[in-house]
Amino acid sequence: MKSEQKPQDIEQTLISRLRDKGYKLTPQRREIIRILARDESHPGAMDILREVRKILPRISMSTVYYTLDMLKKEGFIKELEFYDTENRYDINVSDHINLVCTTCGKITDFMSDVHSFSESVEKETGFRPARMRFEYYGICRNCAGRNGR
Amino acid sequence: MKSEQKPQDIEQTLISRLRDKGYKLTPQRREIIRILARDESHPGAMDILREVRKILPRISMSTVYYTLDMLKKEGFIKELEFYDTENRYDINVSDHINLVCTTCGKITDFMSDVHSFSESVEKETGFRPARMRFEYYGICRNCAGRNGR
DNA sequence: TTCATAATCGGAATGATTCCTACTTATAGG
DNA sequence: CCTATAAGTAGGAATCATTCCGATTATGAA
Repeated sequence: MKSEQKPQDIEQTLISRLRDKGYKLTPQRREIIRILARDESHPGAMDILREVRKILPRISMSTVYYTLDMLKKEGFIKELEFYDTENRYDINVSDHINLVCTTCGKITDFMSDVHSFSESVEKETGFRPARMRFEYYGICRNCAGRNGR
Repeated sequence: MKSEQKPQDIEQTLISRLRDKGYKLTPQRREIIRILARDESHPGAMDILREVRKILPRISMSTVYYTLDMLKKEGFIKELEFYDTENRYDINVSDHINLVCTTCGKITDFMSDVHSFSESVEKETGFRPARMRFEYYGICRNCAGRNGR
């Protein structure tokens, strides 16, 4: 369920990959990356802003969006949109299913071989899948436990 | 791939179900439903407004949203959100995969037994899936053909 | 240390959606 | 057929996440 790598490793890999690509490593970026690597709840832009401001109180929302955009374009994070809440960002870019709890809002990853459909889709329809987005909305174990069953 | 029923049947079923539930059948509603039943491209609210205005030029955006909301709450349509475009509405409420063409923007339905993951998710994580959203983003047959391969 | 330019900041603009209020109309019952 | 009334509609204002813009700042290469 969890990422294979430790947060620190993810963070370091990302930073050196950005350096290689010629991006400037500002304190703002380092902090945003640190949070993305550690926060497993798939934070939104505002969550990230709040969190970064604990360290860098003057960071602006523009910078958060600018950085998220850059990371997205480089394929380091995934952006997810939902029905009734802001976009969320996921550092796990491998194909997986997101389990979205409709009670507490937490999103967890479910790794699995999710490629089984891909082939039959292409064979039957001619549509060529490039990327996917699979989600289940429901009640997580935690929330189910709390309300009896 | 296509719905099992004819557009006219879907339309009539929906209308009589609304009547049974005590909803008023205004011309605006009839027209919105007519479009949803016939338009297989999963139109957005603005598409629907434009289309309805050909018949009812004075219909407002509020009415479109109000009606879509009502249909959504009653479970007659599904609302879909995407990365870079407005919400889209789907009269196919059964579980299926949406194939989103990133070239032309068309969305088609892929019916299939998409419940295979549901059980293992619950077994392995304790998360109880209620509804799902599976999407592939890629190139549809039409667009692939146009560009050589 | 200097410099070019990418990154940051703050605020304004955007655009889909929601909300609000007054007006209109579909339906049920007389 | 008429009327009452609650539901529906229109139009515009408000909201809010996101994008855009111009001015300022600071990273990293020379």
